[in-house]
Amino acid sequence: MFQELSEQEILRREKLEELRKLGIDPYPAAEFKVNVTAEDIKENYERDKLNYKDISIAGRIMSVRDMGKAAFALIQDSTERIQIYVRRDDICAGEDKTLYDVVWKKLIDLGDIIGVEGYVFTTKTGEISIHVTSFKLLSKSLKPLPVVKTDAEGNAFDEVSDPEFRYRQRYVDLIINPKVKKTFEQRSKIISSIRDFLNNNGALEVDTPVLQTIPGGAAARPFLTHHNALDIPLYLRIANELYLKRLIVGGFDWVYEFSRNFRNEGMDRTHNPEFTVLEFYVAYRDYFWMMNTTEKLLEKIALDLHGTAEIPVGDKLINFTPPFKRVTIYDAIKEHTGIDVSNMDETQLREVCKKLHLEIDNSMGKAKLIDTIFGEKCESNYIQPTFITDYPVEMSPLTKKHRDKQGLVERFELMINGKEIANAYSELNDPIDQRERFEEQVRLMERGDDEAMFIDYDFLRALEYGMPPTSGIGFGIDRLCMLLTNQPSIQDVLLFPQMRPEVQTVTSEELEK
RNA sequence: GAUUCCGUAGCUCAGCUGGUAGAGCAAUACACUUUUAAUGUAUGGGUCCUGGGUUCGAGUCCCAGCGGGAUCACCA
Repeated sequence: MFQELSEQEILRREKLEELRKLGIDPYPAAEFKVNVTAEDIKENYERDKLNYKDISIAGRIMSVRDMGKAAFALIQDSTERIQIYVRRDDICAGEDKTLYDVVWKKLIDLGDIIGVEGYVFTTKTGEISIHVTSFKLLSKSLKPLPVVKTDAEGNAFDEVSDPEFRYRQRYVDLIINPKVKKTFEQRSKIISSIRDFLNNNGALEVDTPVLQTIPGGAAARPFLTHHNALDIPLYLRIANELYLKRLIVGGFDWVYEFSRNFRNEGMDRTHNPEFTVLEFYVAYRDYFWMMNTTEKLLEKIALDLHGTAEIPVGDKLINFTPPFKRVTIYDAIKEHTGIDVSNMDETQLREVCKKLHLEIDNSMGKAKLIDTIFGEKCESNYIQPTFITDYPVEMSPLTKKHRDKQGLVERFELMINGKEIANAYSELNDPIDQRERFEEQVRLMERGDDEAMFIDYDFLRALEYGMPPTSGIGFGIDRLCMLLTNQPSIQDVLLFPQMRPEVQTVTSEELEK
């Protein structure tokens, strides 16, 4: 990180000294009172000119057009960019023109944060601007900001598009790429829309442990850490499901949590080692109720975010108006392969996979084979929201057996744009059945399935006290955000996506050597 | 993990079959009191990702490494 300073960086450090010599603190402590935002001015000035005669606003200088004894500049606050007009004889009333000739023209740079006072007016060319009567440096920028120019039509020139730069220095990305900022504002809106929905329906937001002694509730490789005082291994959670169900046992009827989960697996366009899942569990409900609720929730999010239930994603238009299509997984496979796998055993399924040229191995059981067929041949076809229902029991160890279909469970996955967005069950609440399912997982583990689940005896104990019939669901929030903000990569909906470190950090262990 | 593409000024990029490194913006200086991708003139700025190799000579060719993207594998 100790790089030599560039020419421009050295210059800006020299300017710091110049400013101090003039008695100007480049990093003043005092509050700067702001009474308006750029957005407010642009939206309301024409209608209500009287209110913008004495304004105070702060922001970052994004461009400067110097015209001799006057200058135009664009400043950007948290809402918008707005033009300011700085005239020498207005900010320097007397003989001394230092403030304009030296401070403004020589010592202020792109990227500096300033506060200005003045009044709003419209220029000859019709742009709403601020006529500055005084300005104050609030923070000096020492690193040159990449310059992105935008013309009247909004076309950007020399836009910083290098993903590495954008993800590593997200703070810069946010400053110079307004669209990026908008995406994250939308993400926040999506989450608060969901929270509103849940709270308005009587749900209780809870927090459950991130550090767990048994990484349960899903099948995935966990991150392992160690607690010194207890001298025990702890895992970062891969899911929070089993804890939320304990709370249903405890007597809450509807609990939810936005859970940051951690999985020690590969990274790509749809996977980050830490990601967010919303799970909620509702007592006395089943998966049919959950489908109806999911439809309502998604429609509400779409309306809150875009004002319409029809949303462009890539080159497609996705419609979130209920009801969504419902297809059993066996019907889905029949539809896209022409093969009825509903009564097949493992050997027959292997034959089918071979016929379809799917790669399989010996550790795969019946459930995984079916899942492979669905994943390869069907999944990508479901562009409009579709519930895929009634999965084989072997692939769903936490799900209640189907009320009248032998060998299946009451489960659905919500597919949108060819990807899984949510996964829901009528929750298994029979403690004996649950114990057997866990034991089956152990057998899978012994067979070589390294993603099979561990047995959580405390969870079994909770079920033995009695859990009401319950339906639960998990939404991949990051993927939902990708969908609703039309972003192709998970990195574009995570403020700080995981990256390999820029510089090799030396650990204490390595230092000892 | 595999394959493939990429890494050149603060930013965006050019640099052919190997011959001492270029443009635009940004920066610096000067001019300009309603401009808007402001304009005009001049100037400075480089570990060509790193390390080896081939060669009289490497930004360019070869090998290895580092970092990133895409595709695939993995991730129910």
